[in-house]
Amino acid sequence: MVRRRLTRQKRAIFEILKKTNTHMTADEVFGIVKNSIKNISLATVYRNLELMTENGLCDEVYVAGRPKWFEVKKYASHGHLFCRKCLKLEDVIECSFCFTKNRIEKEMNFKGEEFKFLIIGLCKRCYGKRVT
Amino acid sequence: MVRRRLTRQKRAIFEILKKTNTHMTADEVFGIVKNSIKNISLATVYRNLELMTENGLCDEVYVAGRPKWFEVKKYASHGHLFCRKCLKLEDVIECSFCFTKNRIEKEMNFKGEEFKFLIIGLCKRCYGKRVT
DNA sequence: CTATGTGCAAACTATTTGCCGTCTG
DNA sequence: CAGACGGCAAATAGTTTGCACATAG
Repeated sequence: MVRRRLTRQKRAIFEILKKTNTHMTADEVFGIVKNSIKNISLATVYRNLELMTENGLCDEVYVAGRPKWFEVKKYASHGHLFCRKCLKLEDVIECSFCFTKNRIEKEMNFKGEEFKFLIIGLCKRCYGKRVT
Repeated sequence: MVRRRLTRQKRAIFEILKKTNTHMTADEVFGIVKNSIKNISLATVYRNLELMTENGLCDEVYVAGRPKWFEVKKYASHGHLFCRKCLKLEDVIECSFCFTKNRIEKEMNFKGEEFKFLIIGLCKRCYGKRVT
């Protein structure tokens, strides 16, 4: 078992993610953390976001062809809406997931650790514009 | 509007996917289609799988850090279980998704087109082995 | 015939890794 | 003061694209 150390890089990255209160990509975090730690490297941001995820502090949201998002773990269960036009991600609180997830895991004899619910389409604003 | 042509590459790729009756990666399809069309290119496989998806013939399943899977569209709604140990993907038929999806779309004023439900964890076999 | 589709090779993007010096505990 | 961590640059993997020729309709 590796004994982890709390570096200022780690602290800064986590604080940024917590303050934003939404999902951010590694690159977005990098853009902000550079203000306080001038020569921090993107690799460090990736490494720490991954560590936090492994330790259950963060969740990852992934849409094919897009950079991964990270967010501080907050709701017991929530899903996401991804607008394929403006490329924005939106949260959806949805409690029924927990039950569905638990039932599926029991039925399928699967030890679930994370679960993801994602709807891809057009958000109100983009659909209003009648985009293809 | 582009008028599409039905080439033998397209036909072969679709047939393979339909015959398998599960999700396959582009590379897996490539491995098989090469038997019948010796000098087919992986790029062609990617191009055609994408086209089929756009035309509603296929669905895509993706998990961060893994190659994308494609499958012929079959159930009205189903989700997936991904085992992080053996890296296998399993289908879950789950009808309640439709309702949840419809309700969310109405509540959030979102024009949904595709939706994905994914549980990541350990499958029966790998959990039995008490893997970390 | 003509413009869509293909094969090839090169490009691309997000992410990961190796190396080696730095700094936490 | 050992070994976890960080910075840098190079590597990686999956996928996409540009180009010139092939071919479906």
